[in-house]
Amino acid sequence: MNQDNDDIVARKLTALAHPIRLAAIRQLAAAGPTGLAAGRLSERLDVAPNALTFHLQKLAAAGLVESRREGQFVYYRAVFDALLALTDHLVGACCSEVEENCGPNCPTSHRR
Amino acid sequence: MNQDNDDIVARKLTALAHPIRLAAIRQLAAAGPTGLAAGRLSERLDVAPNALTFHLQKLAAAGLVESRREGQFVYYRAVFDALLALTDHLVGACCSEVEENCGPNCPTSHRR
DNA sequence: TGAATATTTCATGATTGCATGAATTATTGA
DNA sequence: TCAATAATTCATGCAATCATGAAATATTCA
Repeated sequence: MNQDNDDIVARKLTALAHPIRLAAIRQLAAAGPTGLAAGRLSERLDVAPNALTFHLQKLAAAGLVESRREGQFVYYRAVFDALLALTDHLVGACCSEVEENCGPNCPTSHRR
Repeated sequence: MNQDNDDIVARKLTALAHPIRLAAIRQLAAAGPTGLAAGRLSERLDVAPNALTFHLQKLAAAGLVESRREGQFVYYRAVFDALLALTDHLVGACCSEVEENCGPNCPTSHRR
């Protein structure tokens, strides 16, 4: 809504706005709440481990993924709530200044 | 789904991932299908006209906004379909690799 | 045609983001 | 304790992004 919120959302979008990170979060989303070990993700995406760490840290800093250590492995999982919040922020205020119906292309006509 | 698509989506997210552009597209979304003249948007966001053009061009290149000239003015409007497509791409494959129920935090449990 | 408004284009410099390779830390098991 | 695996940290160089100010283009109207 306000400037601060736009900054926060922009930070999250910046975190998502890279092919490797986008592929990573979609793999993690598909893997569900358990998540994936960093090494496994590294193999699936064919990305060097250190490079993957670099990108996962950006996602984590934005609150889009979380990690936990389990023995040798570090598991990452997607934070679904954060992803959904982004969605709403983008189209949530759609057509709020318009009186007439926005037509079928308006997101708010589709939702709920 | 595939690499190419991730690149396209990443490009759109990159276009969104800036406070000015985020504020701009939300103003345009709120304004509905008619959109807003560039100068009016420049005033509302308190951004210099040339700077705004810079950012609007990024959004347009990503297919997130469109423009039309109307006399002296150039109107920009949000492309709602493109915004919705982003949403789906982010959470669409959620938990696809998981058998059991993902719980209330899973986006796919909320949708539809 | 000439002035005023609206918008875009261009040029510059500073900052940030990213890829790569080498080194380091943490954990497990022999 | 030593070796092997998993993951992170660090250092370097390069490319892309952004803010800013000046100049150019398009449109309207007197």
